[in-house]
Amino acid sequence: MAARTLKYAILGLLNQKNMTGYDLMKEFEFTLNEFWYANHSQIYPELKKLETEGLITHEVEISGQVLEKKLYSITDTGREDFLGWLREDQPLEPTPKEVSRLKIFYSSALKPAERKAMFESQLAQHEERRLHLMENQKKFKKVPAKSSNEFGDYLVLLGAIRREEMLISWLQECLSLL
Amino acid sequence: MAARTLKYAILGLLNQKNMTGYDLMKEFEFTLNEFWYANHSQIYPELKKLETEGLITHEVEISGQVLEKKLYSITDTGREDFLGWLREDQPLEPTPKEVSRLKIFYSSALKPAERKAMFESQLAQHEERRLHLMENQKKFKKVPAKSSNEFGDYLVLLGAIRREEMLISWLQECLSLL
DNA sequence: ATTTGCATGTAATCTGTTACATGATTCA
DNA sequence: TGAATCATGTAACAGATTACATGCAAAT
Repeated sequence: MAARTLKYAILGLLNQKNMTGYDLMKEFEFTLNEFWYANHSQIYPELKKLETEGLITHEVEISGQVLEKKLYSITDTGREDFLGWLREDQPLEPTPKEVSRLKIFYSSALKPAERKAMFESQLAQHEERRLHLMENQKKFKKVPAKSSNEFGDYLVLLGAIRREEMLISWLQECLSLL
Repeated sequence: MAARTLKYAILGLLNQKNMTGYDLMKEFEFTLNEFWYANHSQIYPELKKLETEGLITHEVEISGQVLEKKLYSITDTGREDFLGWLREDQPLEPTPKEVSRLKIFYSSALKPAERKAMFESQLAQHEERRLHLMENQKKFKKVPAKSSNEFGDYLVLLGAIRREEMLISWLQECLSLL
């Protein structure tokens, strides 16, 4: 079967610019965080694998006096593979697992006051997260050019904000039914 | 650390009523599907584990002439454990991984026509899914009683519909920016 | 000098999916 | 009598997290 999404997440970033494993880790941490992420312990082995598969290569750079860092770049084969994946029609994914919705599902096992507190706690968390995302959005002075990489950033950030807005209004709706 | 969410998903269902592994599998397939799921290959071993931990027990029932099925029920210890988990304040989870959003993030690597097709394909999938969920909602003649298990069903189904509505309007927003 | 961040790796464990494997019951 | 569904399990593999492990560079 083989889904290997991490493979394509990495190839996609290296298709935008050359990076080290550490840079990739930072991209996952800050930019892609709204829809994908990986720890360095997953990234480094994957980079080795992609290199043996001939999809990426690296050259060593010296930072300071001795510190070696590996700057990775995508190969033509890698780019073709990536674009093939990107063009593939994406079948609807199974709904992502969410512990918070699971707890709501079971919330009738709680006393009314506890239950209300659960919804209010989730609500507060999403309000805060929404504000945080709105802050990030300010970095975009205006909508980036359609063909730029930043446009992708902009769209998914917008999507993350819409998601928080939806969660907030759903949780409010739940509270009003209690 | 130990998250063991499957453990609590199963305990929560057994807290509602006694069930076999097969019944649990069906619940995951139809009811919990909007936010949690598990295959039978994961459920059966987990049931054994929960029994050795003293959180559930089972008795054998005969179906037809010979077919043995194991009807599981939650123990007092299991119920306490479950309620403890349910009461715990749930920290905001990392955003769930979504391949579709990853593809949108990278969509500037495609030609404008291909890109537009990607958004339209995703849009059609979510429109269809939204209709499907609305069909399910019709099973509820009215809002179930707040204290019933069905009320949890109702809230998460509502949440699933809100999620599809959000995705549809976000994708339309993206298309309008292209 | 000390702390924070840069930089790279492996090992152990846990979680989840796909495949393998078997057999009974029910309904058309 | 054949197909669909009920019913239960294991094995192999893939994907992801946490912990272990090391050392340099830059800024205060």
